[in-house]
Amino acid sequence: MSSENREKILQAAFAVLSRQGYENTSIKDIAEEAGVAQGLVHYYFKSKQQLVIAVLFEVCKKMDVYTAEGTEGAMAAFENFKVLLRTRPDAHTLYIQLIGVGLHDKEIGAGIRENIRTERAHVEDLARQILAEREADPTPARAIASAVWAGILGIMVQKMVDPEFNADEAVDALAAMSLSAVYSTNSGA
Amino acid sequence: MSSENREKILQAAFAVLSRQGYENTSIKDIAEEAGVAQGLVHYYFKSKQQLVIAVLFEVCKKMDVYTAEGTEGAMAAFENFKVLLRTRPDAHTLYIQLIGVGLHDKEIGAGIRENIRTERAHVEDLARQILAEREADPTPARAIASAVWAGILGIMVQKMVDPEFNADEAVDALAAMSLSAVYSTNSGA
Amino acid sequence: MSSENREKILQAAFAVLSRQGYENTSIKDIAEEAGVAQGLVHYYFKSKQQLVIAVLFEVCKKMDVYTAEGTEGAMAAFENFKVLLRTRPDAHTLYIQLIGVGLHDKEIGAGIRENIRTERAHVEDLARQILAEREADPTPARAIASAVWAGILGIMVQKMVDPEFNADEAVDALAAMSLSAVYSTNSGA
Amino acid sequence: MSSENREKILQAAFAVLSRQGYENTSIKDIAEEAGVAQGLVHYYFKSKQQLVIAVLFEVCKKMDVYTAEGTEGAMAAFENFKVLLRTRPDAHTLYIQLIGVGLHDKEIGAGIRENIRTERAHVEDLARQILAEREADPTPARAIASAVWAGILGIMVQKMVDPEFNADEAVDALAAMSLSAVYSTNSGA
DNA sequence: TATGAATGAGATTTCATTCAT
DNA sequence: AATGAATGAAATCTCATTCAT
Repeated sequence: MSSENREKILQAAFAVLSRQGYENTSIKDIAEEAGVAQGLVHYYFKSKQQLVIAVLFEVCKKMDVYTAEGTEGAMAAFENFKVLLRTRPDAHTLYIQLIGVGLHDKEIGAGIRENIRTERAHVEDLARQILAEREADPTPARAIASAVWAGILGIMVQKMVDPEFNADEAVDALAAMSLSAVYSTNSGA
Repeated sequence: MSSENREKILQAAFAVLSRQGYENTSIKDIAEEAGVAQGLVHYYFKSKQQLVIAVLFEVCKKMDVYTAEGTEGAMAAFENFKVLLRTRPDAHTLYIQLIGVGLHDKEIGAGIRENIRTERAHVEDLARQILAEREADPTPARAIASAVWAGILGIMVQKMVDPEFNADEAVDALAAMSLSAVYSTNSGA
Repeated sequence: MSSENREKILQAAFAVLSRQGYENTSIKDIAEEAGVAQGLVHYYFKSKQQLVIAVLFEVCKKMDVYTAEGTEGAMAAFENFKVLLRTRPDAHTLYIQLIGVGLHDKEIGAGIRENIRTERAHVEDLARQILAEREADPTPARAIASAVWAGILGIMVQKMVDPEFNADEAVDALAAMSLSAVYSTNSGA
Repeated sequence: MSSENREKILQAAFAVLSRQGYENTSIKDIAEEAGVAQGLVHYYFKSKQQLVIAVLFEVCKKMDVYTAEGTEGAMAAFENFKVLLRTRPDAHTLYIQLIGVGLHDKEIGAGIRENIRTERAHVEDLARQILAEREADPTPARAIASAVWAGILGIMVQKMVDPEFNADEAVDALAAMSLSAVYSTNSGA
């Protein structure tokens, strides 16, 4: 009847993990936040690791950015990202932590890697569309996407690490850099 | 006589932490790697946290990039970074982890924050120098530095998470983006 | 309708217990092997202990040896035992384990004790028959049976503990010893 | 200074294990019996298993039986065994349990196997000596030893399982059987 | 009969830290 | 300075058992 509990545990895990941090969070904390017995957490998730991986997917969902396409889509995505930086610090905080954890945890690492590849592919699509708009050589799309997505990640990091960091101006600068990179590319067209 | 032991412990901590990851590393592991008694670690470092903070400084040293100035200095720094990505994965791995840990650990967080601010200031200096070379408005220097340093961080993350990531092309793209941003800015001059 | 499930659970318990060992076996394992819900195990067997006791009876059934009587019956029983050692290692494995468990579990202990007494009584009957064939004093029958049954148990143990143990030659030696004991006894007749 | 504690833990483990049984004994129980902190048990023994293996060696020491040689030595050993059955039920109880546990625990199994092989070899030596005394064919020594040692094990089991079991008469019968087996063998000489 | 979610107690293990020497 | 024994708390995980359906 109530596999709502599974959901409750996931929500609680997300909340506690982003609030307290990965290595300060115990299964007990999560169970208490969820209002269930500790054993139930292991009933639904074989191990702490499995639970965290499940939470990772939740986090990723909460961070999706893309709606439109082409230049317009890119601009919208940058704007969207600025909003997310304000509205979802919990997700970003947890995400950055899991990147760190994933460096020495195979399964979490795989999850993170897949997520990063997917996101970068999104950006690459946009870049390709924009280059196509300009009838420019599509070859640099991948490299540009790598750099742009890097910028996104790095802004996220700086913002989370340092509340005084001016994320909006950084995003705007990144957006400008991205576009001027694309434009200068089309000199080849 | 032997406060070489202090150094041995620091080296060992760096090695073990970057090899095994923050939450899989115990004081015992570090003491064993250093070849000293467990108690000695606490003699030199009041707590595990203090030790990690000390290690953080080591890490930062190992990642410094800047030598020259102006456009030339910027290009050199990018090249330098490409080399570091290959030669110091241990430092980068640990650094990324400590970013994550620092999000919920005041002292480590402060260390990371200071480091990021310092590095960003370096970049901002370079940006300012380049804008000056071009006799352009120096105002955007800060924003550009934020975005460029973000790119550096993000490339580091992607490379550590994903060995197949083509870091060289990403750095080159970032370099190109940075410069074209500066150039397009100076159209206003 | 389906108290076949009771049977399925018993079979599964036997299989899992002999395969994994008493202290590595959980009710959940047994339920899964049986293909039923965990709760059903407790519907048929009040507790884990009760289930194990029920399994004990199964095991004993699978180890019965006796068919004929007198000297002939004894020889047949020894041959039979040699075959069982090859064909039913699962039952023997579990039986030996339950002996160990029974030393600190009243109910299982009682089951084992009864089984051992019964088996020894069988042997004693045979011994008595053989002594009667020889018109010898029946008094030593009990002591001989104790020693012979001990030999049976000990060969079982050695074979299960050590696959390289030559059980056949041990059984033959035991058989020879048993008979020569009986024969030398009848020198008094 | 005080690695007497290691000894205390071993003693306590032996006591608790033989009193309560393998699967009713927790590390906590052992630590309490030893009067030390729970953590100290793991300081000296990496795991419960390692501790039990160490205890196994203690047990084996407490069960050694052999002193003299030849027929005389064999008779002495049987007498010795009768005494041990009365004086060391704790060791025997634990030994039988560990046989059971060893069937599904590689390391304990190896310990038990080695012990059984060693003991059987002792018996075989005695058998060989006795056959030599009689100038009889030494070939059957191994088979006889297997059967005799089986008898020893089986008597131990029966005595531990059933306090009413008349162990003395069983040992005497086993002794008689052993010797008559040897004697009948020498008819071939 | 049968299910499987839920519980709560307890087991093993890890570990930062302390302390006597 | 240095050792390593010792502690005690806490973490993860397991599991027999119960219960609503």
